[in-house]
Amino acid sequence: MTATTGRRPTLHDVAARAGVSKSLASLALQGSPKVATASREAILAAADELGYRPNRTASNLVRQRTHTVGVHILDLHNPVFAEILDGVQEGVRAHDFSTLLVTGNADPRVERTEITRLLESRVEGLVLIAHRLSDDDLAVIAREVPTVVVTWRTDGIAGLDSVAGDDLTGAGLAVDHLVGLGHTSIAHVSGGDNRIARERRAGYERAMASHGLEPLVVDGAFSEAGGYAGTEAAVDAGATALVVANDLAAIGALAALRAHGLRVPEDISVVGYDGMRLLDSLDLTTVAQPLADMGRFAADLLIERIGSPGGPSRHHRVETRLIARGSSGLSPDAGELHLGEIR
Amino acid sequence: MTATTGRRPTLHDVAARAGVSKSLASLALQGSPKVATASREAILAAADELGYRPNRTASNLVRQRTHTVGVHILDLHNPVFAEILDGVQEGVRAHDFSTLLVTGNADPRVERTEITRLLESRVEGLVLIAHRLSDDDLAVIAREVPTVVVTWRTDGIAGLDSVAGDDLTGAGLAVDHLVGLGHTSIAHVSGGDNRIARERRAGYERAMASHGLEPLVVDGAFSEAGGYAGTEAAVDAGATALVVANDLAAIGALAALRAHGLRVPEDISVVGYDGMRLLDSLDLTTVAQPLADMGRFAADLLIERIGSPGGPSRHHRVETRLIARGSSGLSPDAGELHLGEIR
DNA sequence: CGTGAGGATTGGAACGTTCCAATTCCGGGG
DNA sequence: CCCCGGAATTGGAACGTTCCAATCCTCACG
Repeated sequence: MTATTGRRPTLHDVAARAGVSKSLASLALQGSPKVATASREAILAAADELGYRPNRTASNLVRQRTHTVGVHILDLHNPVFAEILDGVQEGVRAHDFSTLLVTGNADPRVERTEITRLLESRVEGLVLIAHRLSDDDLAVIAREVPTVVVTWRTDGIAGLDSVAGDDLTGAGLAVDHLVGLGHTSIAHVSGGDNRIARERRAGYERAMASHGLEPLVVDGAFSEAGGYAGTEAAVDAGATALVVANDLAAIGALAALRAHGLRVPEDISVVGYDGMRLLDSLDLTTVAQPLADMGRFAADLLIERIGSPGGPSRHHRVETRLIARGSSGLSPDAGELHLGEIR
Repeated sequence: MTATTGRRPTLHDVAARAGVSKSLASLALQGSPKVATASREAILAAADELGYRPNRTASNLVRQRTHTVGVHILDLHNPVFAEILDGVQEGVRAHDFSTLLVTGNADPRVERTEITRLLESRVEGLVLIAHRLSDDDLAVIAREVPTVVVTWRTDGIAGLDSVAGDDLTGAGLAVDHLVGLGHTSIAHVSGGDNRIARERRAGYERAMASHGLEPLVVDGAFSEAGGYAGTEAAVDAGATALVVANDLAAIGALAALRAHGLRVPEDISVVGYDGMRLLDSLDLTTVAQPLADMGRFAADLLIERIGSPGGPSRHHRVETRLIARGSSGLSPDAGELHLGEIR
């Protein structure tokens, strides 16, 4: 099979072995119909025998196209992002693009260098599944290459599209649901100090106010540990229901409650946010976003913009809805009689 | 900032603007010390003003190096792989390599094309965090580029290293643990028909035999759904303890038990496999592998092999250990008096 | 038997870098 | 005033493709 000649076989080698010019070899390997059958077969055979592997860097260089979009994922540990990615991959593949995936592990420095690398590799578009870039950096990037941000709406940057849910009303859904179950001491375990967390918090506060209830926000983070710590504080403050900033943190909340001997939902209710598939198994109520769809929308927007650059920014807003599961139940204050009859 | 000249600025443009040759511009941008300070500054300024972005494809082509390793992940939805990836990234970054990440979403066809793309992009090494390739494909790949397989030992393929835990004894640890808690009807929810699943199953069977117990294997899969379905079958068969093929499936098992009104661990014990971080929050007993370490080992092996190709295959075996948490407790058959005093 | 059409094939430029070898520049020592 | 050495700079080849324009063949037709 493989020739053991040290150097990697090149198109030139294939052509030589098949007794044709490299131009014809190139044509044949691209499947051009203008190559005589005999030549084609000789070329294909030669390529096979040599173990020829086309060099994409050379090809990209001369073609001035890569047919590749870069995808940045904030955090690979959060399955939510994987679900969004599914949609993105499906979407771009349908248009014959492939993806180059990088992650900054939520570290802005790593994130910048990784995205820079994508740009230097001449990806034709960029999907940012959450990010920690400054608006300035974002503007620079968007000017260079079609870009869409998934997860929050990004205004005021030319040529940048976004796909996001409405976190403001989404957080409200959670509050409404809990109020409907008779809860009044509803705490919010926040997601820290970032765009999404602020938005969800604001939505929580707005909804609480609209019900005439006193808001109680405790510090948390978009992680299990954050949810755990925040939940302890909320419990100390006497909350009977928690609106947790995201699903991962909600899992941490569950752990904290178990550790303190509190039953869910009899003693305290928990609502997460994001709608990751795993939550189904965990029987957690959550505010769900159509994650894979978000990825698909992002891919569509991107491909379209790659096809015809310029044009105004578009912002796709996806539907957010509450999925009620076993982690939310009637408020314990609402009368003992109901205990234990939940779902 | 950016010139609006349509075409991307190239090194030639930078040089022209700085009034030097492209050779000197190249030198300066690489930070060579032999460039006069005045020239350097002019060049850097010109690059900045033009918004110059080096073209990595061109650079890779002429250098014949990419300083990049390809990483294939079987399934982004399983956080276990993300944890392994952390280690890989850390390991290769320490040696100034970057990573190109692809996933086949557990679809062998997609997987092949994605890995092919990596090879065509001339990655200098390959880490396969689980895969579904045939041995033949694997051999072809390993001959082309240094490769290490993480997750199971792969013998008999020249120049291919591997990093894996000992699934045979690992599954035994789970059985031993449960036997120690007084269980005798211990079922195994299998992970389907693949290398790892077979190994873990064999380990379970061997351990059961060594304790003189009757094995009971039910079909499952490495997913929540697989765990759910398998668990229902195991419950029907009257098991009081489950050794589940992996953590994801164990989460599904939990869901199935909840749905059937069974308490964990009072009525039935559950042990997972992999040791993903999430399980800590879920209070699930598991057979843990040092995931991030596995990634780091893989990176080290790979980098070393890139440095000096050839040489015999090396197989790194990592330590597997049982982490006992709240999902495993005394067998209900072991006497009523203990009920409820677990942990 | 010459001509031309059209299919098959080929040479060579180009893509944007890197880096080697060669050249220029400059000041100081003889 | 010439020469030399070293620092600074430059031209140009090379990397492996693609693709345009040009050439070569073959064969049918007049």
